[in-house]
Amino acid sequence: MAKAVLTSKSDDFPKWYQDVVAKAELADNGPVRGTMVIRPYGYAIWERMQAELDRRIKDAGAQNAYFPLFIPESYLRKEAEHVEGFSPELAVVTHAGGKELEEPVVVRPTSETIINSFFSKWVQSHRDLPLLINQWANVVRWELRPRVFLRTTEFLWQEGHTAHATQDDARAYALRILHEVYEDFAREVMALPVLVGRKTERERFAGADATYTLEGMMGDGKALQMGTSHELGQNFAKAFDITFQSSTGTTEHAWQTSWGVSTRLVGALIMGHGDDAGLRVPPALAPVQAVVLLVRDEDGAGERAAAMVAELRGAGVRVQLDDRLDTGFGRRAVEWELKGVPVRIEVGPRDLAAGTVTLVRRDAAGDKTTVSVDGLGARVAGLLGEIQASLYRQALNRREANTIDAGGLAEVRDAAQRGFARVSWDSVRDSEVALAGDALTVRCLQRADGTIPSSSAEPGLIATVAKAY
RNA sequence: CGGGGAGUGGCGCAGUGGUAGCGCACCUGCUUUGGGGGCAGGCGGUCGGGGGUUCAAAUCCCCCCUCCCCGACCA
Repeated sequence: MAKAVLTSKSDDFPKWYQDVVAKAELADNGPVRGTMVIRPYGYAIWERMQAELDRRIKDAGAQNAYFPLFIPESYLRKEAEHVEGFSPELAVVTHAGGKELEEPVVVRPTSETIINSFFSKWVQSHRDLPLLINQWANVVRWELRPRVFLRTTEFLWQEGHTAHATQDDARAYALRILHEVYEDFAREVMALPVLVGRKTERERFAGADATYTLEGMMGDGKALQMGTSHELGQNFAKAFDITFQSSTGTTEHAWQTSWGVSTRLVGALIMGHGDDAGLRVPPALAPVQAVVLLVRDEDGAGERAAAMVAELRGAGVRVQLDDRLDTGFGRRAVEWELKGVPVRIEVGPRDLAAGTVTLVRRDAAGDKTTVSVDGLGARVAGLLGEIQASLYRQALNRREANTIDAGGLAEVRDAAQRGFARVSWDSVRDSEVALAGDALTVRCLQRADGTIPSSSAEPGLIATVAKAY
């Protein structure tokens, strides 16, 4: 039987997480506290995330652009709440070129200020609106307690910034991104169910009028904010003088949104689907969907394996051949398991003599089946769809099993030790500070039917309370 | 910033004044290959840094640095 390769999830969840990051070769810690080196396999996953998100972002009409890493410190100060929210975690460059700078420059913690300073130039007429811009970039927020992927001092993300002629248009766009880009990506690609709701005043983004969020439940019952979309109102438009002439000739301030998801999603992947054997990557996301594992190259097995790889590739499967015969079979099997590749196809002389291969699906540990080599491409393609659905179902079942309707504060505190506590917003509205004392936060507000409230003052709202990353 | 730990080979650790060790990893060879296989032989260390005590310091004393864990802010 296999030796334990990882710390068990139930023994020590944080240790398990670190083990998975190391053994699946996702990332290493960087030399500066809070920084990370994203290794090729981890980066391949991020590239897949980028590709799926980028397509959806463009489908929503936004275009990519790039703005500078360095921002004049004075820009940050222009929006009072914004600078207050970010100043504790800013990295500021005071010296460069061998001398002290006249004005310090900030390493961007987010790009609202610099992007909006250009929106101010670009927006003159209502015909310039809506202006829909996205940027893929790194940002820096000096973190006191970093954790790889989840909370790092430097991380990679996309940040969208838009300007609209009306509040309704801006609000509709913020929600469109939330549902059509982020929620769709989370469910369809990452196979993770998410609560989509509104942040409380306490939790919303510094400088926003409203923040919408996606909250996932991780394997230990804690919540992870997987993305946010903000209605910025006219706050930045006023601070940066983004005005336009309307069709009736009046001068108006633009209405804005911003929205982002980050490499934190890799952390969501690990903690949302991982098990005691390592990572489990949903097929729609996986850089490698299937691996053909050559057991021994006898009786033409090597050639047959290569042919299978070609057939699978032809069937649209992202497939890799593992013919490293100088490494033991068990070791290689464990490696692919750690990396969470959805399907493993084991090929050896024993199989080929019988005209079969051995299929192993990663979503159901130890589930090996023997199938005919005929029609392998179609079979595997179908299996990938099943695994995608199965991983979503497993994550949803876990969330439902760990979500409890709570009546009052005491029940909330109890339920939130294991998962999500759902409670009427009215009964905890005045208790957010008290809950914070127990490391609990209101993750989001939703209507009873799960839709998003237009204000936290709506009657009958449901608050989801949990511990969070 | 407050409280608690730890710095010894790539990783994880043992070593309480007397020749720096173990496991894993790595390299070589043989043997195995259907779940991290076996045997044999190897490479690799200014014991976080500086100062002090001593015939002798990884070990005792002083100073400094770094990292990790727990609390207040955050995608």
